[in-house]
Amino acid sequence: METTDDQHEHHYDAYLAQCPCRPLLDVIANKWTALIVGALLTREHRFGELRRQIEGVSQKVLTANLRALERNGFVTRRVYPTSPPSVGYALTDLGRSLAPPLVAVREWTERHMDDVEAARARYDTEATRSGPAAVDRAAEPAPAR
Amino acid sequence: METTDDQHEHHYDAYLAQCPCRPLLDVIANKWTALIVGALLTREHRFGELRRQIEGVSQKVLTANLRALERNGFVTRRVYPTSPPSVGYALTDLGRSLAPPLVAVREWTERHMDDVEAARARYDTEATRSGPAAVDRAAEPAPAR
DNA sequence: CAGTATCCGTTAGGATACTG
DNA sequence: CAGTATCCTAACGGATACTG
Repeated sequence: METTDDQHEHHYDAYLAQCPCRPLLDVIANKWTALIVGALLTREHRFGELRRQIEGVSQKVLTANLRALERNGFVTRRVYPTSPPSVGYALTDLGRSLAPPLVAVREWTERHMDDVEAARARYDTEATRSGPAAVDRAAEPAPAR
Repeated sequence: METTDDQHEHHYDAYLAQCPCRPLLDVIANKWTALIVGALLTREHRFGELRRQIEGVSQKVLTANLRALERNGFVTRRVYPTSPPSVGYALTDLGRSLAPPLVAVREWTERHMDDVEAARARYDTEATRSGPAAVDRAAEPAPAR
């Protein structure tokens, strides 16, 4: 063992390419994960409830993400022998410990949307450029709500 | 202006399919965004510095994400007329306000990697299943670091 | 150094149809 | 209701080559 102490030393570093926490970060720093965990924070939800609350999510995507969250230990899946069958998803203790940062990220997004739109308007107005900024899905067309 | 007060009322809701903050959440709740913002939190970085610090990121991906962060007002891009030219990226005030939640997400990932791996081992061991859990990239093979 | 451009494989994710 | 199974396309993202 090392002679140098490392009390609060993490064993993992997301900045290292081969660190196993890099793929995990990809699962956690994810739009659907943030929305699902945020929804489950209040109480257990049935599949259909989640599907309705998280508007626009397809059952395929919701299922896939719930499975991933379950496998990683953030969510439990309980099948109730009713008829028709219902399935309840709830956060584990691990999932609950993950929720605050994710909720903070989502709330930040909701709270600073105006600032961001102002910044985009500035960026898109300033000449200097010619080509688009890529990565961004949906540059302008988003009127409805 | 409204007669009903709405002091802490958000105008945006990420759970609504058509809310413009949904795409923004996708930009922010993102692996690369978390790593870039986390790196820039300490100080301004040159492009090459970021590229080296965030191991494994390609210049294409790094450039695309930096452009998006710049357009959304999180990052400034300053070109220094040196030879060869160097470019400095730094957080704006807006970006700095976004950093704490993102750093929290990354640190959570680093700190709970062991818990997650234990959960995965449990999940993958328990029978009941047959097919894989999808979504997850890289199920087991990740020895190096 | 800090990009841009191009080719190209892999994956996310929508739509649809079917099952216990 | 809560899935699973396909099909299909749009993007993400790696690799490589070229430029001011």
